[in-house]
Amino acid sequence: MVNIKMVAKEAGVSVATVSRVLNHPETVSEDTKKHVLSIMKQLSYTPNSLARGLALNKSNTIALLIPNILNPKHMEIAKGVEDVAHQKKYNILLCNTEGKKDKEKEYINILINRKVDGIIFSNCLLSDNEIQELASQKAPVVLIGKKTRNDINVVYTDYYSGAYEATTHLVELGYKRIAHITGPRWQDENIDKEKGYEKALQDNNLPVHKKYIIAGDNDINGGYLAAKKLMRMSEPPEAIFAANDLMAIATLDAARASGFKVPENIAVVGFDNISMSALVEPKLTTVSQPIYKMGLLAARLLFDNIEYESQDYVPQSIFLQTKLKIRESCGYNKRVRQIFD
Amino acid sequence: MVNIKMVAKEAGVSVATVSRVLNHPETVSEDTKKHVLSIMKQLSYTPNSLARGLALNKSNTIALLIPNILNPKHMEIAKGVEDVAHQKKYNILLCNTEGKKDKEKEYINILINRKVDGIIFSNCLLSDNEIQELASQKAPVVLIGKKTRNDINVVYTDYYSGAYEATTHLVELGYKRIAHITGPRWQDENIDKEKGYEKALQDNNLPVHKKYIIAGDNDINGGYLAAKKLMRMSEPPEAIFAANDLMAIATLDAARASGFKVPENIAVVGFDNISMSALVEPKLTTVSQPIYKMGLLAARLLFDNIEYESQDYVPQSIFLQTKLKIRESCGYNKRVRQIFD
DNA sequence: ATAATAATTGTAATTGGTTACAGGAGTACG
DNA sequence: CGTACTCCTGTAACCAATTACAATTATTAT
Repeated sequence: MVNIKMVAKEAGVSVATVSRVLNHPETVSEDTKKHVLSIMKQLSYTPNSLARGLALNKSNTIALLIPNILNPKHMEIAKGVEDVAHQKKYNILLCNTEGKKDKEKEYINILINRKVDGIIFSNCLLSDNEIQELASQKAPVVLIGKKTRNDINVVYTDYYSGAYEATTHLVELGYKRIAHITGPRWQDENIDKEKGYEKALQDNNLPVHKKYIIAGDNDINGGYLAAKKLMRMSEPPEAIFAANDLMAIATLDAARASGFKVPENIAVVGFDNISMSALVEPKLTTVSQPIYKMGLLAARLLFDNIEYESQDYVPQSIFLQTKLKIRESCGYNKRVRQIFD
Repeated sequence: MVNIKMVAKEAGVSVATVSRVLNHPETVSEDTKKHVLSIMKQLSYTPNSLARGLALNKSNTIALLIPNILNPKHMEIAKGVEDVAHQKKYNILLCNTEGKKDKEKEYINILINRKVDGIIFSNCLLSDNEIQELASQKAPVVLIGKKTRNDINVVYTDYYSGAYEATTHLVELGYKRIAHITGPRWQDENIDKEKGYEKALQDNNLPVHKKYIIAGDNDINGGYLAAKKLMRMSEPPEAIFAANDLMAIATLDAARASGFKVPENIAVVGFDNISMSALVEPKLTTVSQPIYKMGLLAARLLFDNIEYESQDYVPQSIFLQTKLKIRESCGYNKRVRQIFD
């Protein structure tokens, strides 16, 4: 492999000059620059990133930690992150934490040793203090979907009001017994969704029954099981609000398996608006959040932080709104007709 | 940040000894080892990966190049790769090539400079010669889903016979006008699928109509458009074989939009068996390939190659079989009843 | 007791870059 | 002509590890 020394020798200059041609071209005379550049091309030289990283204590790498590779939501985030990282000439280390705190911590240690220039967490598991320490001592950090003290960069959606809106929608359609299939409790967003759900019920003078709140774990299987359980009840709910689309889609399937027609016998709302939710039958009514954009914004925040390398960098919180995407799974059209006819 | 020198000084030994404690502990006396280890813990020292990488010309990183982050199939592959990489203490650089050859090439150059220890390509775009050069000069390579000369590691599914089987299934169910929505031509697997489809028709004395072969680009949108086009024909097909599940699911939706009932008016078969295909209505009959396992096997192959660092390493081809997963979208039960009643 | 051998440890070169500092050449100006 | 300045370039230290080789110490055999 050709290195900087060879280029220097071949071009008859010092390695410092070669390095300068690449890093501070304005300090090199036009002639030398052209000459060195041509030698580089001739030898097809490209600098060793590890050496450069060592010298600069910087790796041109950012890490993306996500709890579940297989969830399309996280992949849309990843796409957003990749799009800006690639443009900024950074690479992405993909870390699948499986929602396990020890795996997350293990990854963090590795990442610090690798001198990653920044870390994006989708649904971080660390405590606020741990994150704060990481961000202030080791590397810029951006959190997606976790609330924290406001000295950390965060991209957050208004999960609470999204859930509130979804539940209210069900209430307005006339449903009384509304169940909620939750995501894992260690993700703040799920707590918010649950609160929004309960508040919407209360504001409409509907009782909150604990038996109608069931953990679904955010994956297909968990959602299916939870939905089945709900539908086997002696008094099954008339509507289900699932904390994500994956579970909502699984609920659609569970409904078929249980002999329930959606939305005739049971209404379903999801959360996220993944692309699949517009394809299923019936098309899923869901709370849409700008997932791709969240990844994009998180990455932009991170690079702002990286490039601003200063003590008095001020962390930002970006708070995005959700939007209820009404499709077919709540029987909007039929219900409205009934109500107004 | 504490480095090896500090540990050495604190422990009263040389840096060489400290390094040996980590890398060749058997060459260090028991006492020294314990002492150094305790100092390390006390200072919470962890070696700088960049420096180590520079010295060893190795980064403990592998790269995964995929054409589309958003396709669940590729994410299942990624999961397989991650599972073994993490266990082997390697990290993964995620590279989204978007199916563009220049982006792929750009990434490869970056990866070489970063001294990645190996590269896994899912649906590689490079020519055989380019791959061969890369693999022999730069880094171990494993290809997923591309056929090539057998001096490269490959994990391949029998796309040809998978497509053959799917098409035959449709023929046996009595469908005559069978269409095929293809994936992009630059992916070898899609050529194979098309061939398998055509062969199955020929073997059953059915004509191959070019008008029934439409490009769908492997994504939801392309699949939807292709399916729509098919169903608007004056003589629409009775069955559609889509080159992947994403397009097959989009076809289900297009059918509803066009007033076709699946499978009553039109049958649909997919390819891949992504998890969503068991959830849609009707449940998708599809050619199942062991996607997760392919990622796993590809990673294992890669690490074999990395660890075997020798001239006479013999590349392997792993050839996996598909399995037709019969569900509901072809009307298997109804048809069979008709035929045998 | 002494030589030979084995087990430990240290010195210093090496990996491939970046950059502070020094020095030389060229130009402007008094 | 000498000084001051800018502009360009080179020398060498540095980043944080690994390891060949040398040096030292301990152990064993004679």
